[in-house]
Amino acid sequence: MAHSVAGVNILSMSTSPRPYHHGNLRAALIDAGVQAAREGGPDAVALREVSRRAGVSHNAAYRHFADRDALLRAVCAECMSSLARLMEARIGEIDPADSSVTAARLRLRATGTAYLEFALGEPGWFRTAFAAPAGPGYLDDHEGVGEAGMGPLGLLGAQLDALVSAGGMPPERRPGAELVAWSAVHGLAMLELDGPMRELPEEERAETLEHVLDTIERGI
Amino acid sequence: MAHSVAGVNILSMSTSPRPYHHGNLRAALIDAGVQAAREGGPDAVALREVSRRAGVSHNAAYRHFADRDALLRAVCAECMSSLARLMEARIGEIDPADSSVTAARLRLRATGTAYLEFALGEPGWFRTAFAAPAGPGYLDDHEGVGEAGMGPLGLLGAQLDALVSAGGMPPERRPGAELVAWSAVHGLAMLELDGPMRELPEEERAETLEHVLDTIERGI
DNA sequence: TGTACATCAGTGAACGCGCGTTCACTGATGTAC
DNA sequence: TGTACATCAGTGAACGCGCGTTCACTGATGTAC
Repeated sequence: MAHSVAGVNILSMSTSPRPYHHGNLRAALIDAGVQAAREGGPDAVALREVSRRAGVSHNAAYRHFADRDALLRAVCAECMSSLARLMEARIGEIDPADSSVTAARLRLRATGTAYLEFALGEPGWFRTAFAAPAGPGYLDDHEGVGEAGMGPLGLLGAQLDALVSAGGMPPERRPGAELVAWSAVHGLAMLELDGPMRELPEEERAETLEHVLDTIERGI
Repeated sequence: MAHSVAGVNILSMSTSPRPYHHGNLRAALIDAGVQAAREGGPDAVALREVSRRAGVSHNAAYRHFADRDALLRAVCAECMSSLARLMEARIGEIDPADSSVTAARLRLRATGTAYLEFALGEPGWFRTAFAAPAGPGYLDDHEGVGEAGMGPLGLLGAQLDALVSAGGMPPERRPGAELVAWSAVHGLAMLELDGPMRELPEEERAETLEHVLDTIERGI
């Protein structure tokens, strides 16, 4: 959006107010919800707050979402997608042509590193990604997914598959390994956000992450 | 408390109403907060809700806590203590006289098993344990601690120390190992509560826990 | 032993907040004829 | 090409909720003399 400051479109405010029909309010609401989540986590994804951000009356949202949970769910999926996309990007930084064991290991590590980068860099999004309200299915198959159509767990699984193919991991260890690796990295992220580790200085965080990744590599 | 139904003391209601001076309101409020946390997690630890449960006007609490955060903090510490006590209990189930490597390993596993038992069995308490509001220090040295004066992290560290002493773990791997082990188990708990694993059937949960514990044992 | 009084620990009313949700409505759009 | 009308997508007011916090207060306690 051009001519905007702090998300407010100055030009259209003074010259042409938004037309009565928004055009794409559903998407705009999700977008506003994502911004709210970034700043305040899942609790900030409130119908009134989000409608306000979208510049629309607070119950226009009911035309597009059954209730607050439906909106929150959509925002959660978006946050999960962001996580998946960052993971994809960091995995992509290792030369895709390189199919060595070393490269496969680096990609696996990049997966974990990206996870922590996201969690600590965008805690609001990270928390929201895991705040999906209870409902039928967790996130649907095509929700919470990155460019390649895979969610974080899928991406992690793909790196493990590649590691097995490259000969860097015994195939009999493969089943269920993504849950183990995910648990370790997810737990580290949560403890650094909400646990005693939240007061850990930067360099010790990096050390601990390396330590966790090393241990997974050995144990897996 | 005798003569009580659903937490309401019938006898004293009809015959002798609680005296004006409660006697131990601070403790009673923490207790009520712990019950609220059990049912509704940290969000349920509200001054009004907790005062209501303690049978006292909603601002009597200000005599004992500076604000809502101070009460929440006390309740968090209590929840953390519960976790520590369950861990102690499960560790204690392995014959304390047995100082073999096998016993040390079993104690380490019991530590992790207890952690998941607590998280899944008392999700409200578990969430509250990690909901300590930001403040000076995380939890003070004597908060969130079990019988032995150790918190969950301390207990885990003690099992690792014992494993090293018993010869079941190379000493050079010891430093920082508790953070790795804790991360793995904590992440598993969180993912089973809030992540995609929240729909996992019981037996697969058990399997995944074993898998995580096996991997830690190998990797550590 | 009795009493005045400071202190402590409660009460009850009130303020202002943001929330989700519902209601009756109005403005804009597009389609059938 | 023009128009009536159904449908869709918004608005604005209102309800009721629970919350944290503050205020002026009152009841109970214990201590100094």
